[in-house]
Amino acid sequence: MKTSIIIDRLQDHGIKPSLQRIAIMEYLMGHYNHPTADVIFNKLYPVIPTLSKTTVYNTLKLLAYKGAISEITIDEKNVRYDAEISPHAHFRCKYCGNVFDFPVKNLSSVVAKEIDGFLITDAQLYYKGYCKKCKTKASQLY
Amino acid sequence: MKTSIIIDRLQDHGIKPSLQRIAIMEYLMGHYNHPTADVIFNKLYPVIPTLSKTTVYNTLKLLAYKGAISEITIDEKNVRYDAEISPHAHFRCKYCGNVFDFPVKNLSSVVAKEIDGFLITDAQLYYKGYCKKCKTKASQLY
DNA sequence: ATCAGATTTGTAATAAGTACAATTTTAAAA
DNA sequence: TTTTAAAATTGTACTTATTACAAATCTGAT
Repeated sequence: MKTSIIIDRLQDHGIKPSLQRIAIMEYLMGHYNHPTADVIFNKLYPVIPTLSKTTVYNTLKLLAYKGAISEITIDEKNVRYDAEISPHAHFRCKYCGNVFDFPVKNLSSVVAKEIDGFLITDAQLYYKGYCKKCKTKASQLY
Repeated sequence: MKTSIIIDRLQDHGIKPSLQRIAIMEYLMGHYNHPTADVIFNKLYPVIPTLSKTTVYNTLKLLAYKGAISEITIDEKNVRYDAEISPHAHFRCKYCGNVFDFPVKNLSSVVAKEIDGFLITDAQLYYKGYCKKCKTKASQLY
């Protein structure tokens, strides 16, 4: 991935590009598997040995706040992050725990900008259940 | 609220009604403000002095697993619970933190039961933004 | 009354995330 | 180039929601 694309994404959202911010944004734009802060830290730490976990947490919060990435709270255990910011849903398998992207045909029809005087800045649609691989395994539990 | 209605809700979902389970279910059916486990514990502890926090956590997990209530993960800090299980969305104000119920016209149109071999058991639609009261307060921050 | 299984309890542990003060980096002014 | 202030990063210590687990209690059938 070209560094200029990553820097553009940061600057388009009013974020000054630093070494750490670029690395975190680059990781997210190269890995659409909804990583947690911890996963990102462990992947980047060998590359940037001075990296601090606090920086990863702070940066992810900043990126999400500025709208450069989105926060996924489908997992009650930890927050996940996603550089794909176009409207789509997420599915989490109750058996293997994996989170999948899910296209939704009519999502824009339910995602309003303002309802009854409430200002909506962000919308997330989450599905839970059993993925293709785990469907049979899970049914054998009962 | 009549106790028989609460016991019915439990039994309809295959849950044996105990004193603690009834109390927790009753609290949720009487308070649709999406309480956390901690809130529920603190409200019930004076009434049931032997109540343990572990029981509250375990019971809420059980009720959610059996489909008697639903788990709301709109707050990245803690899990909230809701006895209203008909399809509706939730809105969380980024300023005051309150979680509101939100009717959604076309929600059923996007909430499929099965997509591409994935079995969907549960769907949640979350909105974030600023509520009516906080909209002006929040805009003064910038 | 007894007994096994289910439920509850209390304590200790885990782990995600945050507060905060110290250090380092950046970039502009002198 | 040196100075300097603001911004960004770091490391440590802390907080807090949630879970693990073993002991105690309750329940309902025999």
